[in-house]
Amino acid sequence: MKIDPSNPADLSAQIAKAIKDAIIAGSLPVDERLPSEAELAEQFDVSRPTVREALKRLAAQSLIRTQRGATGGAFVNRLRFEDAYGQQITTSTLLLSMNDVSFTTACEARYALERACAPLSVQRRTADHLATMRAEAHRQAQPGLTDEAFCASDVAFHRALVDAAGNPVLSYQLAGAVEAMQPLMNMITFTARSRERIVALHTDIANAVERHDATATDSHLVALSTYTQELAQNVIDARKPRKA
Amino acid sequence: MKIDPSNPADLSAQIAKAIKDAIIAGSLPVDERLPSEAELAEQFDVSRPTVREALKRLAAQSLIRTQRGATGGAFVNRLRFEDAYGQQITTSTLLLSMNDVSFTTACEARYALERACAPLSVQRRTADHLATMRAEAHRQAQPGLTDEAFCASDVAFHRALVDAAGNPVLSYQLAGAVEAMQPLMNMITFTARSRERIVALHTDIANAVERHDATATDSHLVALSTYTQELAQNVIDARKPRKA
DNA sequence: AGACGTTTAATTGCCAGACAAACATTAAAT
DNA sequence: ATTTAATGTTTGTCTGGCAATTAAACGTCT
Repeated sequence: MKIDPSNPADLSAQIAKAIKDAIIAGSLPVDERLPSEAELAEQFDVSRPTVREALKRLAAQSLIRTQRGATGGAFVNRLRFEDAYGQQITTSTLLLSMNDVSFTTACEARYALERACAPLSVQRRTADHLATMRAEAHRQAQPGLTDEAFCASDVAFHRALVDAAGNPVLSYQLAGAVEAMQPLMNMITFTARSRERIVALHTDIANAVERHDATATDSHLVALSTYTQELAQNVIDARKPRKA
Repeated sequence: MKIDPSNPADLSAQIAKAIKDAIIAGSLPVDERLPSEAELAEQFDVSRPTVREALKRLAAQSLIRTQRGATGGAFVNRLRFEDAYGQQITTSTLLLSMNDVSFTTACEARYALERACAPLSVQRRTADHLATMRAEAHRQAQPGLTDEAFCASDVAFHRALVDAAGNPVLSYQLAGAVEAMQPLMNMITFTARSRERIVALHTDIANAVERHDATATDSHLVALSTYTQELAQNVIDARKPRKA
C-alpha cells in the first residue's frame, strides 16, 4: 500500500488509489482510522497538502469521512445504499445528457429493468408499498398539479414499485434508471400531456400488484412503456417539420 | 454558482458542489474550461489549496480533467460509459462487501437484471457477440483453467450476453451487477465446483441466443440462477455443522 | 472520593507565499 | 524561413504557519 513510484506527476491520485485499493482489498476495515495527515505525508514522502488532496478524492466517493479534534482523523466509511443512490443518479443523469443517448434507448433500458423487478415486487409487496403507490396515483389525478410535481410523483410511484421487491441491490440499480429519466420525461410531458392515461395505467398496475398478478403487472408495464415511446415519437415528429 | 455561504467549514466541498451543480445544470458545457485556480480562489474568496481540494473532488468523479501548461486548466469532462463502468463496479463491490448483503439477495438481483436484458440480446445479437460467448464457453471447458480464470471467463460470457442487447445504458447498469458478483462467486467455486454443468448451461444459452429463441434463453438463465443458488446453499449447509 | 471546570495535546481546516514543471506563444537569431 | 531562446501562464508540489475543534488529562472544590 505504501508503494508510490516516483515517476510521474499526480501524486495525490496515486495515493488515493493506494488507499482505495487497500479498502477494496479489505486490509482497511470499515471504521478503521487512517493515519493522520502528517503521518501519511511522512509515509508517502509527500507534503501534507498533497495528502489532503488524496483524501478529498476519497471523500468525494464517500470512501472515507473525516472528523476534527483530538480523536479525529479520516475513517473508512461504510458505504451505504442511500449514499450510493445519489452518486448513481447523478452519474446516470450526466451519462444521458453528455452522450446524446436517444430517448428510445434510455426508455428501453428503464422499462426492461423495471419489468425485471416487477415479478418480485408483485410477490413480496407489503401493504405499505401498495399504499404509497395508490397515494401517488391519487395525487397524479389531481388537477392543479404542476408538471414538476407530476413527474416527481411519477418517480415516487415507480420507486415504490421497485422497493416492493425488498431487494436493496435492485433498488440501488433502479434508482439511477428511474430518477435519471425524470428530466427527459419532463421535456415530453410539457407538450403531449395526457395524464389520465398515465394515471389509469398506474392504477391498473397498483391493482395487479395488489392481486399478486405478475402477468397483468407486466402487461400494464409494457403498455406504459409503449405509450411513453409513442409520446416521444409524437414530440419528435412534431418538431422535425419546424426545422425542415 | 458563485454563492458560498460563509457559515460552516468544508469550503472545498461547497465549492465542488457549486461547480458540480453548474455542470449538471448545463451552464458549464462539455470541454468548457474553468477559470484558473487563482481566479477561482479569488471568485470564491478562498485560498488556492482549497480550490485545488475542490477540483480534486470533481476529478475523482471524472467530472473534470486537468492539463498543465499555458493553455491548460481544468476542463469539464465528457463522462463516458467506460469511465462510469469502473465507478459502478467498485461502488457495487463495496456495497456488497460492506453491507453484508446475502448471496441470495445479490444473486437474485443479478439474474433478474440479466433476464431483463436477455430478450433484447436474443433479438439483436450479432455474430460477434455470439462468437465471444462461444469462445468463453469453450475456454471454460478446458481442464487446466484456474478458478480465477474460470470466473473471469464467466464474467466475460455474461458481459457479451448483456452487450448483445446493443443498449449502452443497460450494459452500464449490468456491469456493476455482473462484475461485483465475481468475488462472491469465487468463494463458492472453490469448494463446490462442477464446471461441466455450468459450461453446459452456457452452451445451451449460446445455442438459444443463436436461434433467437427468447423463451429457451430465459429458461436456461433461470436454470443457471437456480443452480447457483443451490451451490451457495450447499456451501452454507456444509459450513454450519462445523461451527455448531 | 466524586463532580466539575480548565488546560493541554492532537488533529483537521485553511491560508500565504514560493518554486518547479509543462506548455504555448512570441521574439530573436541563424 | 526555420530554428532557437525567452517569456508568460497554468498546474503540481512544498514549506510553514495559524485557527477551530475535540477528547482526554489535570486540578480544584465540595
